[in-house]
Amino acid sequence: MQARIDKIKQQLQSQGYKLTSQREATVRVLLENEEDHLSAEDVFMLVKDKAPEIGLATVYRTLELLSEMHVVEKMNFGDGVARYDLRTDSNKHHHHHLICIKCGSMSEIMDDWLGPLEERLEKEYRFNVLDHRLDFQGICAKCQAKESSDDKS
Amino acid sequence: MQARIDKIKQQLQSQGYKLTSQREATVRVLLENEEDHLSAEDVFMLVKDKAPEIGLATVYRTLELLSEMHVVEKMNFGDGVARYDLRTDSNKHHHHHLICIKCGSMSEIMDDWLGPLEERLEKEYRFNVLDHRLDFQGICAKCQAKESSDDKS
DNA sequence: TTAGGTGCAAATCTTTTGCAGAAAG
DNA sequence: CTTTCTGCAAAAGATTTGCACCTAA
Repeated sequence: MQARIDKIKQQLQSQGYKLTSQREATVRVLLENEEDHLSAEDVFMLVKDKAPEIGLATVYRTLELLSEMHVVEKMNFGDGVARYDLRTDSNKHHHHHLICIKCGSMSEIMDDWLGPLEERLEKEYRFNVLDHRLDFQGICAKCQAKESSDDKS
Repeated sequence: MQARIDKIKQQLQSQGYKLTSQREATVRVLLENEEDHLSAEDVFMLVKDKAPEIGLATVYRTLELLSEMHVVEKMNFGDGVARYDLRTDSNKHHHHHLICIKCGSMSEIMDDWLGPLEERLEKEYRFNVLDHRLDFQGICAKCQAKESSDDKS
């Protein structure tokens, strides 16, 4: 984990930015919650445990900075808040989301199904793909079960 | 065009909703701007030409309603505003977006490349897909050209 | 007639910004 | 030292909501 922080520190410094204690605490929170898709508010609450004096604005500024540096990915699931994911060491964010419109649950598929599509895109549209985002909306298995039992009542 | 409005009217009425003049004006604006991805504010300004007394809140409520009825699709490109697209008569919204991170331009691919993936999803994950959203982020042909000329300077 | 709709203004919620003081290199 | 950061509070936007008055069916 220290190795990843050092790497981020170097990235920041190469652009003239500093790795302050607040920024380090923020990065640690992201590292410790890599599986989640934290909102700025989520990150703020978690960082407060490590650095109680931190302000929400600093968290926003840090996330924005990390996003510009491509250290985190800023995402939007349409629920009114931006969510942030640390990028993996491999440079791309190869997973897709299944979002249930009934219960709001979100699960992930870790496969990347889009490799061939991206190649086609670069060829046919001359578009240099840096990242993609594939979300499916629908009804999860649990809610399908619930729906059919509701129908009976 | 009248046919599509009548159809939407029926859909609304089947759920106990009314097609008021404000709602009709809103739908007409969406029909007349099918190629764009209008924000609520955009729609509001356009609807005002037809129905000057309309309020922004009504536009939001109408778009929300139409979204729930799957008449429009609510989208989010990460620029802080929700955008709304009328769905085509075919029940799914089969196109993908290419978003340039340099200039912010957005273009569309009208093909649907995901049919087989959706089938696999229903089988492997028992997830009933109603819609999907596929966005690619990267650098458009124009900005690639600009970048390489900038490098020279 | 009456449930559903509307406009307005106020309220909410997320995110951004101005500023004076603090700290990293 | 000097440039970058930070916390705070205020501001800015987008969207939602309460309410008293309308209106489509």
